[in-house]
Amino acid sequence: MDAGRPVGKHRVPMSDDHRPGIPYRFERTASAAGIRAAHPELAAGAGTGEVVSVAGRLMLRREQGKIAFGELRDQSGSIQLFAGAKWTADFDGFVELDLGDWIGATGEVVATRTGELSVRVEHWVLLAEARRSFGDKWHGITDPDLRYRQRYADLWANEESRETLLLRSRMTSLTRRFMEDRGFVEVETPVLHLLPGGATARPFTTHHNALDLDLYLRIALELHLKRLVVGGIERVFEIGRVFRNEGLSPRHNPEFTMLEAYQAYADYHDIMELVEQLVAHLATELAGTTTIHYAGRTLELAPPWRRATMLEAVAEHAGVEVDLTTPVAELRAVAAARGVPVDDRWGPGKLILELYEKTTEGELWGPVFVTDYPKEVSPLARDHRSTPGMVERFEAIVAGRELCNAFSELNDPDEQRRTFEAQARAKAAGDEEAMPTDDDYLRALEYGLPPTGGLGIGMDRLAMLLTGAETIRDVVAFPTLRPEQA
RNA sequence: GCGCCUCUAGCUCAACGGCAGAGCAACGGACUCUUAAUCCGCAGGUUGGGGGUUCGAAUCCCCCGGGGCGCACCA
Repeated sequence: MDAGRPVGKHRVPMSDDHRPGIPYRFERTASAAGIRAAHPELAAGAGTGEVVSVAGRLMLRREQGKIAFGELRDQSGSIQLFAGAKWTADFDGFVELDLGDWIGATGEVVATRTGELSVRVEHWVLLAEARRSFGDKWHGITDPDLRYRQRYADLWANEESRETLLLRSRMTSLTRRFMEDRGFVEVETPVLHLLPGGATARPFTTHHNALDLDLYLRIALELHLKRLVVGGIERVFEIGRVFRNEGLSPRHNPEFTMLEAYQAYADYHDIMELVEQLVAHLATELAGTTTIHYAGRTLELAPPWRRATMLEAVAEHAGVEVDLTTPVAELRAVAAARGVPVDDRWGPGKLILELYEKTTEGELWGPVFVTDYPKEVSPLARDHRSTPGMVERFEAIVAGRELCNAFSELNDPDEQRRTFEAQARAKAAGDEEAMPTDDDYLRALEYGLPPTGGLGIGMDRLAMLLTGAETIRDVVAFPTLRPEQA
């Protein structure tokens, strides 16, 4: 479990009287990637006259008597260090460095006799010693437990871990710019909620001492963002952490990141266009193409994506034509025939949703917008303009998974009150996840919410898609794990 | 929460009822152009923890703990 006790006898911690002279700062003048970019084709054996200072971790070392080579890795990449007894100050000390030690080194950029771009070390300084080793220099660290618990070691030992983290960062940054370019304003709304609203999920609870008040960690951003639209912020978004007190799996972490966006005067058709453009843009910027590979299959993300109603999708994959007028007894029989467990309290809407989720969603490789959900399971979405009992809601399904959830927002306070009341009845009947009535939100709607299209995207799952990760733990720097010592 | 799989040296892995091993790292040494450098030498273990079966257990059984996958819940 423990990757590396202190190893090697000089790894014994020194007494305070004998601390090595670790400087407080180091003036770095070049990065590994910067040096490579500046000298793409330096001839073997050539010098440049350019003296640089680099810093990073010593990842490999090859000694050869009076000379030695090292691989210095910084955030940008790696560069070879070339040291020799004739020109390197404290050459013996350089040779005694351990793999993993942080050092700073100064010298001329040269190409060795074999053509490897290098820094010919004249001076070097120890910046931090690695008292623990980073594992096998060829195999790295593969034990998933160790990788997730000690991400700091994983990031050095495994290139893919670092690339994934950096790609996710660029994805978030590109998303912000994409939204801002379309006039969306980024805001921050409370994490501590009086009521766990905006989604159906079990919340985490916490307590504020001074107010002696039980609070919930948010399960969605939705209701506060729509309050801001009421307040006149016509295009608003937030990229924020939400928390759901549910099981862990390769696709679920208890805290995850949502992008939610609300656009006044727009409907769910406008939001579909926004989603397909955003995802295609990210793929193009990050992967260089909209044709990406995931789980051994190909995904074409270029717009326009297919649109299919939930009932059409169910008809295709479950092989059964149903709708909201189908008798409940018949829907139960259809579900039973396909091994979908049902609850006596469910109405036709919930039965159809379950049928869809259990028989169809996982089969959709996509990308596809599955549209028009039953009102019964969509308390915050607006009635469909032409199909009774349905709402204007869609989910984008990519690789068999929900990537986003969006709708034409319900903006009629009276209708919203009725759907909250229906939720309250469901809760009274035993549905733990039913949404509580939020009176302040109703009051906001009474001030007037214009026609608005809204969107929620799971950024972790988007990152999985764009990095090829098959588990959410690979795109979360520090995934939730059981404590190390039970 | 349930089921299946898994845990051996710091790391990556062998041994699968009969003497716990290798490579890398570490430690000592050789080597003036290496690329996972090479070579010589030396050390490294409560086989996740506990209990049981057996002449003998890393190996078989039971309990506990960590992890992975699936189910349930969900995004």
